[in-house]
Order: sequence, then structure tokens, then C-alpha cells
Amino acid sequence: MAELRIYNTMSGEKELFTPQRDGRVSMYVCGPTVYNYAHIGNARPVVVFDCLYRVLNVRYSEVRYARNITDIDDKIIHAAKERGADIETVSREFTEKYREDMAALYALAPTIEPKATDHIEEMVSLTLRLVETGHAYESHGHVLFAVESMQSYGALSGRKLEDMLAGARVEVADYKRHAGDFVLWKPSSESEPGWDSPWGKGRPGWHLECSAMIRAHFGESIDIHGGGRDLIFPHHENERAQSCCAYGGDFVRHWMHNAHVGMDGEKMSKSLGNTRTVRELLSHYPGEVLRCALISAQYRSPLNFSEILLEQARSTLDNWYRALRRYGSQGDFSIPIAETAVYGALMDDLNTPEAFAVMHAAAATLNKSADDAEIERARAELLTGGELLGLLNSNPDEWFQQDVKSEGLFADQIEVQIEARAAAKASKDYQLADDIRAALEAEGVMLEDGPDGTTWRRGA
RNA sequence: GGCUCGGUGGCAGAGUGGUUAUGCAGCGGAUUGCAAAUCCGUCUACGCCGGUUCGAUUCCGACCCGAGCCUCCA
Repeated sequence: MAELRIYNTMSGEKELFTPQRDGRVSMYVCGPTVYNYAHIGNARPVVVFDCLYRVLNVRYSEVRYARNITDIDDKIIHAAKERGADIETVSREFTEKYREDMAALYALAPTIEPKATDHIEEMVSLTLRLVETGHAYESHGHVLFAVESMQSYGALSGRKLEDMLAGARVEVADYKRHAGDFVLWKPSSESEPGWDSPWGKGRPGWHLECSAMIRAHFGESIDIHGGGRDLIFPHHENERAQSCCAYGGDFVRHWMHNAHVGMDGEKMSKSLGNTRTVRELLSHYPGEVLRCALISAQYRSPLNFSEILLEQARSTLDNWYRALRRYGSQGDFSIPIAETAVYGALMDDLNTPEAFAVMHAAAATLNKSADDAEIERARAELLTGGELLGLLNSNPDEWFQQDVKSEGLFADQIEVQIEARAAAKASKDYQLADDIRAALEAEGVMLEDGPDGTTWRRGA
């Protein structure tokens, strides 16, 4: 059986994945700060780690997958203020929308979805512990982590404290002992949300929640911690500092980070304002097309987002669905998932492009083979591959007949036209037959004559 | 300025010390009333310069170019 190998950001190498406890895997992926819609870049880690979750579930008997919701953050405070709404209203609304959007991309629900505001107590006690052990200090109402107190600070992101100061872009605040010190707990004004703490009314710093929630739900260390590349520093470096200094232990055995989705060769980010929301894209493309596009490159490679990318993803899916349509997508197959080539490809650090190549090969086999055993094998490969990749969720006819642009043109009307054309063809009135076909094409319906009659699909 | 990653054929995108990635697009053919779909065949590759090697796209070094992080960010 193939063994799982994953690239560990910490070591910079692909490593054999071994869970801490036999057969049981713990995975934590950084989720959204819920103050507006998720963009397509936010969706990449969700889809990537969803693929990993699916693979892990085949290999291990118990997989616990946590994806947090950051529901207290200054950005949410600002968003609420702008809309004149409660913070809870904003965070609840966008939590819901986030769940809907990710579900539309066929991301399975995580095992747990911890919320920051449900773990304030744990965050306070974590901060307290860091103060007691000399890794944190109070200054001007803030509690700060002292980066110099940790020998290996910077080990994850591969940087040294001296190097970081060279750029001189770290926030220089005179209440910090070292410019790299970061906030664990900060004071809240009357108008800001806050919780009682040994340091007065305040709220947590950005990095604190993940450390506290991992501790609360998984204990000292987890097997996999994932997120986007941009989180390596400072977020994950600081999480690691907090957790290791407070509780000791490994904290995280395998760090995984996905590369970004680009837009016209530039980074897509909310601050640059060049984002496309998942919600908006879903009104133009099926979720499966978006998902397919997101995993068309290996997760550690940058992915440039474009209409061309989406059209390629659509034709890739068309290709597979077309092959599936020949033999139907229903029925049992006897090949264990762990023995499929798609599984093997994904076990190699989620090599989705190689998995795609396997899928294409299986589709080609279905298109041309006359050997029952071969066909069965290819069907199994395609269908189980679809399960692992989170693709091919529809039945082929639904897939090809969705999104017909024409208004008021229903399937039964199309069938009537197909029959009329068949009659025209039978009487060798090819002019009429072609006119019917052209008229349907103008309505976004493509006809395909096959040995068993004519089928239709939405056109380009 | 510091750190990290990458430069593959028209485009997208894997991989490898010596045999086809794969997909889209193109071209030729089969099939079709004509198409579409499918099948068969086929053309453009590994940034640049050195080094190691019998042999490098694949390892090493320099160079050029690009991206990311160093500040909220998936």
C-alpha cells in the first residue's frame, strides 16, 4: 500500500507521514475571519485540505479535522461599526455564508469547527501560563510574548530575529522589549468588545486562538497544521512560540502550506482589492469547475486565476463525465480505493496533476476499450478518483444538461426538436435537420449523434 | 536590504541522471449525410553560462528573470 508523504514546511522536505498515535490523525487548518465573503484564494486551502482529509479517511480509521472560525478580530469590529450592526450579527452571517460557499465547492464539513469566542478562558489561561513561565510580560495594559525568551523562535519560517529587524517594517512600539514581540492580549475600550482578565477588560491577539483551541481539542500536539503560505510568518511562527513555550512538546508534527492564487500575475488579496468572491463565481460556474481549477496545480505551486483556467477545468470535467456517460456512474465496483492509481498519486504530497493524468487515462480506456475487466477497472478508477478529489459529484446527464442558457427551453422541448430532426434525417432532409441543430445551438444546446441516438448538452 | 520558493513545448501543468507525463489548442487521418464526440498519428520543451558525469531538463556553482514573506492577509 502506498505510504503518505507530505512536504513539511519546517524541514523543507517531503517526509513520510506518521501519525502520533496509530491509525488516528489530528489535523487543524486555519479557517476564516468572518467579516466578509470568502474569495477564491481563501478557498484553495479549504479544497486542498479537503482532498487530504478524504485521503486520510481512506488510510486511517479515525481522522479529526478542525477548521476554526475567527469570530473576534479588529476587522470584524470595523465591519460591524460600518454597518451599524452587532459583531455577533456580522460574524454569524459570514460564518453561514462561508459554510455555504465551501459546501458548494464540495468541501466536506470538518469534524469540529471551533470558534474563538468559545475559547476565551483557554486563551487567558494560556497567556497566564506564558507570563508565569517568563515568556510573556505585561506592558501598558498589553500582554506581549517575549520572542527572545524562545531559543528556536523563527525556526518554522527560517528567519533570525536580527534579519527581521533589518527590514525595519515590524511595528515599533515603545512598550515592547523587542520589536519582534507580539501581542497576546490587548486592552479594550468601552466601545470595543472585551472580556475580563487578570489584565483588565481586553481581547485576544490574533495568534492566540489557534494555540488555545488546539490545546483544548487535541492536547499537546497535532499531526498536521495547514494554511496558506502567508500564514507561515508571523501567524504560525507565533502560534508555535506560544504553544511550545506554554506546554512544551512538538505542537505540530507536519506543517503544510498552500501557495497562493494569483490574479493577473499578482497576489490576490483583500487588501489589494483584486479578489473574486466564491459566491460571485458560483453564479457563473458550477462549484465543481471552481474546485477542479483549484486543484489543477499541485498545492505548493502558485495558481494564476483566469477565465481560461476555468474553461480548461470545465473541459476536463466534460471529458471525464463524457467517458462516464457511456457506462453510467452507478453500480458497484470491487477495486479497493487504496489500490487505485489516483490514491497513489495523492499519497505523494497530494499530487493532483498526476491524479488528473490517471483520470484522463481511465476516461480514454472507457472511450475505446471493449474488454469488460479493463472497463470495470477504469470505471472504478474514475469514480473512486472522483470521490478522493471531490469531483464527479453529479450524474453525467445532469452535468451536461445544467446551465442551459436559453429561457423557457426545457428538456422535453429539446427532445421534441431532436425527434423532429431525426425524422428529417430519416427522410434525408438534411437542410431541415441542420437548421434544427443550428437553432438549438443558438439556444446553447449542442447535439451529438451517437450509435444509440442523439444526446444533447449545454454548449460553450 | 533580509529570508524562501520557482523559471518545462502556443497555453495550463507533472516528473526524471540515459526510454511518451497529462490536458487544452494546432496539424494529418479514421468515423460522420455534414457536424459534434471519440479513436489513431503528429509538431513546437526543459531561463542563461560554467562544473561533475560515459551521459543532465534532472546534481553543484555563478548569472538573469519572476513570485511570496519580512505589515492585516489563504
